[in-house]
Amino acid sequence: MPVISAERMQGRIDAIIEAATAVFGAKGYEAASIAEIARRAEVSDGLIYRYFSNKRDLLYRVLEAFYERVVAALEKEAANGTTFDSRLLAIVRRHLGNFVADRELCRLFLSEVRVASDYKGSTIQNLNRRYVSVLTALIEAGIAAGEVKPDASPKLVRNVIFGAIEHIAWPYVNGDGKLDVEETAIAVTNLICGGICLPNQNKA
Amino acid sequence: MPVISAERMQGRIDAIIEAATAVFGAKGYEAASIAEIARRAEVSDGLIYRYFSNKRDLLYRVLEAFYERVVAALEKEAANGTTFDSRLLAIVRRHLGNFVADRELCRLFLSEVRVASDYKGSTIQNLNRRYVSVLTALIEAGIAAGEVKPDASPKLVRNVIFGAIEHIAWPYVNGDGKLDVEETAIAVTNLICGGICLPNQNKA
DNA sequence: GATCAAAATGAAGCATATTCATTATACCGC
DNA sequence: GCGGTATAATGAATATGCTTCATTTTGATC
Repeated sequence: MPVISAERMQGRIDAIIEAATAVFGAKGYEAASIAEIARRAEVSDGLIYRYFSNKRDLLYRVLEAFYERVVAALEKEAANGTTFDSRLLAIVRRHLGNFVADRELCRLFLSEVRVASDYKGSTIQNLNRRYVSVLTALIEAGIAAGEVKPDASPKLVRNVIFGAIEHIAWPYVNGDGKLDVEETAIAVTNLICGGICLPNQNKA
Repeated sequence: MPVISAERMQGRIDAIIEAATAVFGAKGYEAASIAEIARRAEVSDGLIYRYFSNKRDLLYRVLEAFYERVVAALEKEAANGTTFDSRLLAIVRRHLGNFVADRELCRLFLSEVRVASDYKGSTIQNLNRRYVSVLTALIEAGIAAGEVKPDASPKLVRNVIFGAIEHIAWPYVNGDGKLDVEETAIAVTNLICGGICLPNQNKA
């Protein structure tokens, strides 16, 4: 029974994922070649197919490794804070911060994985679900605590917030323009909390 | 000087764009092959490269043709309505409606073009700018008319609205789940107008 | 050392976008 | 009508890059 084999194998897998992270990150999925990733990992082209079923699977495994880190960090973050407002701001700030801290990997996720037809049902979608559920839970807690309107739909609010942030951060993630995390976090949070309309006509 | 040539040429271009629209729409960009598009347009593979510089350019031209229709329709739509609320609702409804009416082309745009690195500066980005400026203009008008908070940033609000809608519509566009246009339009509009927080603590 | 199962190789296979030398077409002056 | 010529059109050849697989190498065990 091989004993060292398992470790060697894992070492190869790690080397390939590390190389793939660098090459995919620098060149994007299409322009990255298996040959270059193999060269960088000091491995033959063929060996990659022993551990990864194809190029796309390799991309997914790269991003799963990344997403696991990010989900863990957000779940930890969400434990802090007192008021709804401060906790919401913290999550928004962290989410925006992820785009800045790992721009290349976020770009890969948004441009290659999230829009792919096989995203549905993937491991990475489950990680995404865990990620966004942090916010859903916060909104539900806010309703329960009387800080959020009781008729607000937690899922709708969550979608609006994540959708808005992604849309705002995308030009930066894609390599154009700046992104001021703190300023953006405050602006989005305030908008979501207070809305844009002046109360002058009908509503109570 | 050729006279009929120009018409023949245009006929070929139209046939190719029509075939490409169908094949790209049905199979997605990657899985679509030039050979199949050529066969469908009753044209040789090589001829496509006389009128389109490459496969990606063909995709762009397909989506430009689509986007021009959609922009024109939204600009017309935006002319109607009286109050800010009703006009906002109309734009949101129309935007959501586009996803339902042209799901395949919207999917192509979101999954292939919008996230591409050469999107910046493209013709289609200019069309997108015209499209979203309709909403920016409405918000500015709302501020001027005293219906919208004077400190709201039109661009931020616009980004939040379009980002939210895109995020909400994406699962449907990508082939999963339903999308109730009217219900979603009202929910998003109300959320943006009124916010989610109960006014009980500090603000005036 | 000998054995053998698993790891590793890299050249061949394959699918497709793209090119380009060649051929067909249609418009022009005569 | 009739060549002449520019342009449209062809499709086989090329190029690129993922994937496979027959073969070789490695290393744990007896």
